[in-house]
Amino acid sequence: MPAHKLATIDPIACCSPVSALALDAEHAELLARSFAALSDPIRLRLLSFVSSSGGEVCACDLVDASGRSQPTVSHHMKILVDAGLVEREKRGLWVWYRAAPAQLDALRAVLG
Amino acid sequence: MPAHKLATIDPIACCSPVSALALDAEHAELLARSFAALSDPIRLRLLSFVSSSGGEVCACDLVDASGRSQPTVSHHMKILVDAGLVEREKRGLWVWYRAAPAQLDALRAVLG
DNA sequence: GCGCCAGATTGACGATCATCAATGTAGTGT
DNA sequence: ACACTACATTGATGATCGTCAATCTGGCGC
Repeated sequence: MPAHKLATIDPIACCSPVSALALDAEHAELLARSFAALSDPIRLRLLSFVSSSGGEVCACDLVDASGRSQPTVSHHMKILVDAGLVEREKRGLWVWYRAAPAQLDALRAVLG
Repeated sequence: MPAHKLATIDPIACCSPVSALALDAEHAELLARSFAALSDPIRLRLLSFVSSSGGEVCACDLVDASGRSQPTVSHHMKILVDAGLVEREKRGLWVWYRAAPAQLDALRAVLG
């Protein structure tokens, strides 16, 4: 199926001079952690719920809407907050979440 | 620390009528798999190497540049290809990879 | 046919993750 | 003080992931 003719088998013919990977290791590590926060379907749905509700969302609503236990939701929201994708504010007994557009913009920039 | 006055403790005062999560489960599952492909620093570096090299990259270069074993690189590239982020083409003995901008655009759209 | 090569696949290991029950920590009202 | 509530944390379990050595597959040249 190769469309092109193959000259000869020669290792040098394959490999061009190798430069280092474009993304440095520590930067990649940081970005990977942010993308990992989006790699779970429950977290994606939680984020979309917070982000699509315009303003703020109460944590108690997230438990009911996601169908997971309260500790599980708390665990996932902590991951989203640590990744900088969501902001957390405690008012009285309740906790309110807001989307953090800046970090979403940053991740979008990496994909471009 | 609460800046606002709290009216009274009343469960109804907290929770607004709960709508379902904005993102449906199967869609979230699909997107999560794509983001999971970006959740590893090595895969991010491999992708950036392929994507930033303009045209195509030979698999043999990826092994040298990433510092991982050949099976490990093959494993990661398969994940990137399965996620639709990279295209794979075998020519003769060697395999060449290209970035797949369409899927990157799709993921970027989700973050917006 | 045979030998060599690039890359994929298998199998196994340790590490990390998602989940929930149980418990802990603040905050509120009496 | 006390009881109650919303959320966080702990601990444990089963599942998934990243990694590599060993092996397999397909392609080339002889």
